[in-house]
Amino acid sequence: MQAVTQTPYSPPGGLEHAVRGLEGTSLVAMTIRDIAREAGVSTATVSRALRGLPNVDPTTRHHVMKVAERMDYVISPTASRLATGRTQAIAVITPFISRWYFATVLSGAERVFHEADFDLLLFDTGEPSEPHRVPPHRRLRHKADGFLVLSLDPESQDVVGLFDLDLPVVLVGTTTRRAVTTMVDDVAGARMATQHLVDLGHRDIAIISGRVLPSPFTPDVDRYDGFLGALANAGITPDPDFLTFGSFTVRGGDQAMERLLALPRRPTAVFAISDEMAFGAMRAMRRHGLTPGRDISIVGYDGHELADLLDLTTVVQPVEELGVRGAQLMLERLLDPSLPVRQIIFPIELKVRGSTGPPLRRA
Amino acid sequence: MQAVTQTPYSPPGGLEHAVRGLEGTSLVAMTIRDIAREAGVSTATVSRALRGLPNVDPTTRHHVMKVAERMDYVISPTASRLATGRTQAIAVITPFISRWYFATVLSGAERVFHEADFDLLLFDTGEPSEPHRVPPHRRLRHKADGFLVLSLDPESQDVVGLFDLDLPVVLVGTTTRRAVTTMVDDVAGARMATQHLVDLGHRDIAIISGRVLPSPFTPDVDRYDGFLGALANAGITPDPDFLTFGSFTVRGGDQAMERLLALPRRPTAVFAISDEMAFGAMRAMRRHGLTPGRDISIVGYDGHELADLLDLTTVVQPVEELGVRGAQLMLERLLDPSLPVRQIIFPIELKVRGSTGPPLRRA
DNA sequence: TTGTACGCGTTATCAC
DNA sequence: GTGATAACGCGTACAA
Repeated sequence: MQAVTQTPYSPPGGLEHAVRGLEGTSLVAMTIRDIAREAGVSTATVSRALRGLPNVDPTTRHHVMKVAERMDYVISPTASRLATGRTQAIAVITPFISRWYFATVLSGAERVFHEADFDLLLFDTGEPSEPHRVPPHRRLRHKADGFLVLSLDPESQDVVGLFDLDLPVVLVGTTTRRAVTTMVDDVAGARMATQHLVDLGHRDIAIISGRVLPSPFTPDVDRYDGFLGALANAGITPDPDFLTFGSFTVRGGDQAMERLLALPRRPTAVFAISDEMAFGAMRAMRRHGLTPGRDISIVGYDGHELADLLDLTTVVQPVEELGVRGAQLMLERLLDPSLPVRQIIFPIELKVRGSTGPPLRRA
Repeated sequence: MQAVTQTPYSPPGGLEHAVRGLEGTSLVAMTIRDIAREAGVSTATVSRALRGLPNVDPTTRHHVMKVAERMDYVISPTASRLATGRTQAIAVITPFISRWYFATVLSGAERVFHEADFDLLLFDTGEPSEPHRVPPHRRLRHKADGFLVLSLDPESQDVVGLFDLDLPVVLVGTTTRRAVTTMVDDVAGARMATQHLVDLGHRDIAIISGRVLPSPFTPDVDRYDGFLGALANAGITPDPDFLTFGSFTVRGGDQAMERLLALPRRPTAVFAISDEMAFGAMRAMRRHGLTPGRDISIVGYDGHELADLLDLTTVVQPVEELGVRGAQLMLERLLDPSLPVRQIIFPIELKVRGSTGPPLRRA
């Protein structure tokens, strides 16, 4: 895509003016000493008054707050950090920020942290395989009071490294009982989805997973487990050709489906471990003139807000809720770091729609 | 949704153990002095060596780096901030993190900042109307070296307040020539979308906008402008009933369409100013047994990755690109704050699909 | 209830 | 090329 650069624009006293309005008034580095002097008290009193600590005369406090407000003074968080050792920030570590699931979890967590007056440091893990990448625990050292980690394997180096920092770590969307987590039972969810296909009569069932196993992402591992479990339960031997990967993206799901459709023996049903990959698969099917639920069945995972419109059968999980609750667990542990490890497990539900049906009888 | 709390789990020497592996070694607050002592040099030299400054003997530097690595030492960013006055962080200010457009822009910007070793502070504006909300420029004071602002009105108090902080501000997705921005011509885009409907023969054209005007979001303002422009151009008087709002969400678009369908005289075509609202509108139409492009035409805006699958006519903009370029502009200005105001304008394109067609002849 | 003074871990300025 | 040391702006004993 070609971008066009415009020549600078000299505003006729518009924004450029409005924007510089307060210039020269108070932008010159206000410190706590300035406020102390102006209010006729010590810096200690200013500090106490502004932070709402007890043992401050109401009159004094009121006065100090007035002065601070008038001079538009805000405590330097940096200096506070250095003095207290706390950052008032939480790092959220996630793969694929732009995927619906992660953006939605993030949104829920952000609201909670924001309300609690914590800053949110966003960290995308990027490609875990990249050679010179700096692991999150190195990059985030001394930058946050806790880590909210989405969908990463608790045993991976990245996560273990975070635990070593000795700060609260909360995992979201990870099927483990060994750490603080908010999660759904991904293995059970995948089993449910696959069982649904089996119940409809399918035996040639393919899966579109995310990353090649062993993957650093738990959904890959757990949902594949559930998939295999349901197959085994039905006495079906998994076909190696039916294991594909779609990087959790629409386009990836599309390409994975293309590969499946190119097989000499096509599957009659497909389980995509994310709704977005399922959407991609549906797109590929449509290109080939195939109708989901009639020619080939497809079931997704997430409960994407568009699954309804696209008539996709899917395993619905409370996505935003996972983020909200995860953030709350974080705040809780910030107050009392000695809280025991625990898990909040949310229920999931298979929502059956038109994208799944009995297998087409072979000609 | 009801959550189930599990009782704590005592791992049999699993993660809990692996996780505490390094305990007792070096977790006790390493400072630059410890490294200096261990390396037999001054703190000044350690600082210089580790930051790659010139005027350090290569041998000394190598030695210091070895020691630092061995002791797993990382400079305290907090102390650096206090000493330098720089934070090495950029705040990204956005409404609606979980919407596809914003998550995608964010994703692009994150990658750029991450690679440049800047932290990303995520700030969701939330409901601008909330009474006790703290404006971004107050909450983010002294916390970032610059602000990347998505889709907010440059003249709004929030944005003006940020400019007053006298740090680089880059706007993304805002049609203005008064500040540093990456943008598309939203007015032209909306005009293009509406003109397309007019060209097909529609005259009863509704719009699903985001927030009630005057909205703090520029897409609302600019795209409505373009819409009105195209109507005026065709000699069509806008019907007040045809102006609806969908909060930029799928559900909101759905509800807006419901209101339109409840009108005594229905529109024959609808322009939704975001694809997600268009999707919602399509959902409502389907519930009513209506087919997009035949019974009612609908055109969206964004170029959502699912517009293709849903056969939605839409105005395609380079979303991730806007974020990437915006972040780059930010870094550029960090190096040279005196750079002149400029705009990067990206081209847009109307992608015609099946959701638009000629109006149904009235019975 | 309030004030004094030291420490938090760096960077930067100056000598050497 | 290297070292000593004064900021940076706040929190917090401790004393008053």
